[in-house]
Amino acid sequence: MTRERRATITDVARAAGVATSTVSRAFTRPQRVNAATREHVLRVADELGYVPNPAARAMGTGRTQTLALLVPDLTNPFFSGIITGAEQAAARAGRTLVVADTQESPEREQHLLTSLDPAVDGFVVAASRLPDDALREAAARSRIVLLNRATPGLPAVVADYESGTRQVVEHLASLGHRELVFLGGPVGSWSGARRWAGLQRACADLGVQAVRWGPYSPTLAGGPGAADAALAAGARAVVCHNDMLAIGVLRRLAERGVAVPADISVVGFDDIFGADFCHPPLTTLAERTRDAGSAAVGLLISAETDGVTALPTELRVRASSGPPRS
Amino acid sequence: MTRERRATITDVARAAGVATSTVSRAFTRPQRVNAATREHVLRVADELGYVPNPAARAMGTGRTQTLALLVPDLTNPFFSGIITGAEQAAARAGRTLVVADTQESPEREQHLLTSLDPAVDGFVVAASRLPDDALREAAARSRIVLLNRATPGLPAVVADYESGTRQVVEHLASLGHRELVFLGGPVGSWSGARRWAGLQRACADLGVQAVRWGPYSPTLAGGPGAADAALAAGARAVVCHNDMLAIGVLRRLAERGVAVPADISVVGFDDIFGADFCHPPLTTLAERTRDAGSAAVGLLISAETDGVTALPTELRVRASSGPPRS
DNA sequence: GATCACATGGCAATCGTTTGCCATTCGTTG
DNA sequence: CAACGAATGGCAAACGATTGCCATGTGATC
Repeated sequence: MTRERRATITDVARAAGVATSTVSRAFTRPQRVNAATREHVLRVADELGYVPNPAARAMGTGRTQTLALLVPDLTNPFFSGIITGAEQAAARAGRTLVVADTQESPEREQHLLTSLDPAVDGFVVAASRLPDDALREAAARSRIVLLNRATPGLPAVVADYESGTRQVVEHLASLGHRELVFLGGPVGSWSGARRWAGLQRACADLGVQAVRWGPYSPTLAGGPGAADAALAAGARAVVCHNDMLAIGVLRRLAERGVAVPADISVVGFDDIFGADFCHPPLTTLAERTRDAGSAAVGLLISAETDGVTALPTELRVRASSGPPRS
Repeated sequence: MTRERRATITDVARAAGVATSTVSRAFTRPQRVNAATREHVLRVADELGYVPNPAARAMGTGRTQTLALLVPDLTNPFFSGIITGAEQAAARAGRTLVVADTQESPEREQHLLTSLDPAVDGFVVAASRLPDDALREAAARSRIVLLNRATPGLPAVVADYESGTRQVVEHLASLGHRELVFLGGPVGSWSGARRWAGLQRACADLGVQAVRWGPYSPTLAGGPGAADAALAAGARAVVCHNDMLAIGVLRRLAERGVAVPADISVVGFDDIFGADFCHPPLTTLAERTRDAGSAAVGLLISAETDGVTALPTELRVRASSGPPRS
């Protein structure tokens, strides 16, 4: 299959009887050319099926009109919302979105940050596993916006865990719970630390005992271990690092014949796809992942260089939480 | 924040005391330079933090080392697996993956196909909504691999629905069902047509009555309408266009107090995330979405120009299907 | 009618890399 | 020892767009 050569700006210029500079300006600087000329050029370009070559454009201007999104785990539905939001915001702004999976590996994250650097105008790094100084160093080279992670000096979009965890604790307390177990995720997780810190503060204020266990893998597979531990200790309310873990816990509890929420209440974080139709439907703190993704891209495009944007969270109360059976 | 200028090939050449051509060859044509020279150049490049500029590279060679993946709906978890598989395969081959959402719109799909064209080496188009001739026309310009859609003359990766639908019908028949209702998705859906065609053939062979209803939206939101219709007609076994719809149906049935599978069996397609923990867990025909994504990228890279790759499917029997209550 | 400002279009340099072609060096071979 | 070919490195011309600067033409102003 022989592919037709793509029309270049030179072809258009020749066909339209103008200089390439005029063609270029007809596209990128509408005011700079006569309206009639411009229209003529655009028509000719259209006839020839001319599409500006972004690589060539990037060479001169240094901007690629491309943004990168780095996520630790593409298979985690939590990040689907982020991808969607980011892609929408990018498309709306006429940018192209590159998506890469760091596979929870700091090395891979570091590598992508440097190898992709000349190819993109900036990065949204979601749930970065990199130490602060590595991030700052990368930010000296490229524009970076963090998502669900904050580092002084870098712009970031995060969920409002302070308010969110309070909602969680208030909810459990209102049901009559006086103690809760936090089933924690990976030790290095920034959002995990925020969640736990927020829970502790809220618990202190509301007279609830809180203990943290773990770490557990923040996946369905982490569920059994976490559930068994909670059961062994006689917990009546558990708050899980995220919904993946919570759903894994739910499954294990069902397997072991434990009634939810009568015997034990389960609460998650994120409100991922499926949280409303697992069994029982999961009470969880919803993050606005789409908004987070698009907000991060927005900051990137507006060239924000600092400041933390906190997005509201909302507790979605479903059937997995209830008063403890006395 | 002032960003440091990136090192270029010229900087490396100067620092290493060689010509830029030698630096270039040290990277891209290892045999072409003396081993010692090469090592020296690479070391200097590393010290300077040199990363080749892909835009500049693309200018000369015409290849961007970038692949695009077009999906109709990023929020559908079915495509998450495809994205993951595609991204992995691309990363493994040293390619960058651009992801774009066509939002089920043929126009947007068409637009992306042309506007992204000079930016990428090829496209994986998943579940294309475009007519055959539009696809062929696009394929005259760019390299294209179809996914879950086939068009004569274009390479494609599809699920083996022939075998898959047979498994579905055999399963239902073995439970004692003699009739089934197919709750169809969008009229233009290629995979929907395949599924229905396969079901019909299998039903004919196995003495099962099959009728098709719809179209319904292939989303959770399509569930209520589809479920109500099935109920009204007294269906005892429904096969849904995909899992999203099936889960929507399941929810609606639960709402209306219908017992699954005693009163009605529900089967889906895809085995998306959540299909195993919805209530009851969904019997569904699993597609290997990761494999599909990576196979498609593989075909793109190997410059395949034709032929259909059929990926095996596997029926996952769960609790949503059972013998009809007599 | 001369002057001037402004609108418009063209020329050519530039961005960073690849690559065809040529020059040099060096080891072989007859 | 002359001749030759292989290995290696450099020169310079692309690639396709953008953009600073200049030339020309036009209408307004005094």
